[in-house]
Amino acid sequence: MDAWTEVLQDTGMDHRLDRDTSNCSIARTLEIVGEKWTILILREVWYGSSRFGDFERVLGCPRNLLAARLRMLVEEGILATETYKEPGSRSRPKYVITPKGMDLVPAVMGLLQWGDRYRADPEGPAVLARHRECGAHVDVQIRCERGHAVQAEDIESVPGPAFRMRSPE
Amino acid sequence: MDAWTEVLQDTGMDHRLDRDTSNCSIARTLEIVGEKWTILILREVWYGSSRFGDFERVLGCPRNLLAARLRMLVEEGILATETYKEPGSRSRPKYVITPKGMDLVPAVMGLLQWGDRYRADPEGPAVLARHRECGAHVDVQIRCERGHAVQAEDIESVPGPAFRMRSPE
DNA sequence: TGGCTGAGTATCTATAAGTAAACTCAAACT
DNA sequence: AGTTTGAGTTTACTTATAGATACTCAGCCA
Repeated sequence: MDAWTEVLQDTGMDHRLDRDTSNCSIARTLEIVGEKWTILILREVWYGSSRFGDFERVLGCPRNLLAARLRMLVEEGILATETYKEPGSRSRPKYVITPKGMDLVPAVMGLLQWGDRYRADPEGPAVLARHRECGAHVDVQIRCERGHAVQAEDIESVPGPAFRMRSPE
Repeated sequence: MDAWTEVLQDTGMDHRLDRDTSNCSIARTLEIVGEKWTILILREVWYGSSRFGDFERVLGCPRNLLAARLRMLVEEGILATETYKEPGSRSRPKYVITPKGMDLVPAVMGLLQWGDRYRADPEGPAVLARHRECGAHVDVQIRCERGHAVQAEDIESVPGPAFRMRSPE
């Protein structure tokens, strides 16, 4: 009897099909970063952009959407505002990444890596990521707590503390 | 002189702002998995669903969009169709993940991990991922080719073979 | 006082997604 | 021959999101 069968205890429900999917961490993350432009804004922040005009120029995205996305990212604590001042100009806001924002790097590196493998130009990728200290190429890997490298096929999902079934309405 | 300055050779352009972003692997991956429902369909495939009706039931998504997303995922080689046959029924198609699809696992694990950390229920996550062989919890990490664990701040981006600037129009 | 600049707002249109229900289609079963 | 079933397609309508463009606003400078 596996962990799923155990938690259901003969309710006749199917853990795959009658699960409550509203508390899924993937879906909740997508609520934030799944909107158009959001990840691309973060990409530009990682590449060093910080001003409203920078994002507009490099992304070519509509100003109203840019403003809305920046506001949301600040509200969510992924970006924070600081001020900068060019000589001869007044102070203006700029956007910097927070630790919470940096924690999105593995997810975005995963997207980058997949794109590099399957959708890159014939010549190769446009940008390479390397370890600042040793210069070696970096990639994302799945590892277990004991330090083993884990293949995607060797991941097993088990119900967590907030697992619940959909209530029959 | 860094790698960016070198590649620009005094053109007066800014590698951050005048870059050609059309060949970005992140953006190209998002063209596929950034559409609504796509990642959620893949999540259900990983949890064991394979039939049209399964996806419809667990996701509650519109049938026309589900059909469109499944078709796209098959065209892209992320899913493949096979047939199944219930006793007393005719053969029907089902959807299985391909190796190309499995390679999206690290990216999606990254989203899961971030959601578990910042957007989980007070009790904790709904689903836990563990290593089938040893039972230990798994997570995604950034590593360099030499095997060092790399912090997000220690990643350096350098121009790759397909790097180019936006042509001034 | 009037123009300039960066960072937004406001408004309008176009496209995509959500919702709901009817319709198709092929084989299996009655 | 008629019914059932899973896997779709099609149509019609509503709402949400994206995109384009014009406008505002605050401070600096001439």
